[in-house]
Amino acid sequence: MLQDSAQLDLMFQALADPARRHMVERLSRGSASVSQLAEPLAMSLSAVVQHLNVLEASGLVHTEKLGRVRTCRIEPKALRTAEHWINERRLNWEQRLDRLGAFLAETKDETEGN
Amino acid sequence: MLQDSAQLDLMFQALADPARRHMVERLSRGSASVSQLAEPLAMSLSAVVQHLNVLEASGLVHTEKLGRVRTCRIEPKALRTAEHWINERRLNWEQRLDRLGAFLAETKDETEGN
DNA sequence: GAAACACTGAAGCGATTACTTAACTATTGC
DNA sequence: GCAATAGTTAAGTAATCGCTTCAGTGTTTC
Repeated sequence: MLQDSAQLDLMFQALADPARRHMVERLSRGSASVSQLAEPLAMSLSAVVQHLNVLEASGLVHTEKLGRVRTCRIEPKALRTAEHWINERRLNWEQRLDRLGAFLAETKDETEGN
Repeated sequence: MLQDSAQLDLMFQALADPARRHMVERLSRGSASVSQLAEPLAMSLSAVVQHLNVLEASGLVHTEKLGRVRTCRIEPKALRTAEHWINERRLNWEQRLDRLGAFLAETKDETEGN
């Protein structure tokens, strides 16, 4: 696990493509083979494999080959990492706004002599 | 607001670059001018402006120009949209796993004659 | 063991990205 | 009004992306 900036690069890059998000969406409803992932997508199987490799390299998806079938599933820990990065920044900003609001309210009270 | 797949494309694409995440990180600690965003980054001001345009097009950052200074701030609603997409997929998968676990436990009980 | 199946890998190609430099436009301070 | 400041815009370039086709490689099925 890289766990650093490069890992986030790979994860967000992976999620930036609609075909790949479609695949994640599908996998969130249960494991699937490469062919099953490819079925609703308007592109060659080869293209799907390439997308899948991007997803796997990012850590968002784990795959395992049994016989001739590669079964794919979501890696929720990786999803949580991406989610967490965004959440931290958003909360940081929102808390800053809250503190500013509180400060302004307080200052106003004092100005009014309360 | 696009609110569709194209919007998510733009947001995740925007977050996929370390320089742009650095800028979002900086902005989560308070508004900043273009020059302030550029200061810690090892690239031309021009490059920073281009990154900023990507962030603004994605909706993650809002900017406003007063005089010659462009002030930038985070758009928490957009961050929440990206966060929400990931969260939904992860929860969906985790709940599936939970239900499967419950089903297996129940089946085991019945097999054991409880 | 031949045929069908489920992928896999390499090469190629047009579009997009992440920069650079250089020339430019407003605004502000003196 | 002249210089410094803050940012913008355009053009160019090397690298990467998202495909395609085509020629494989193992695996099952009959």
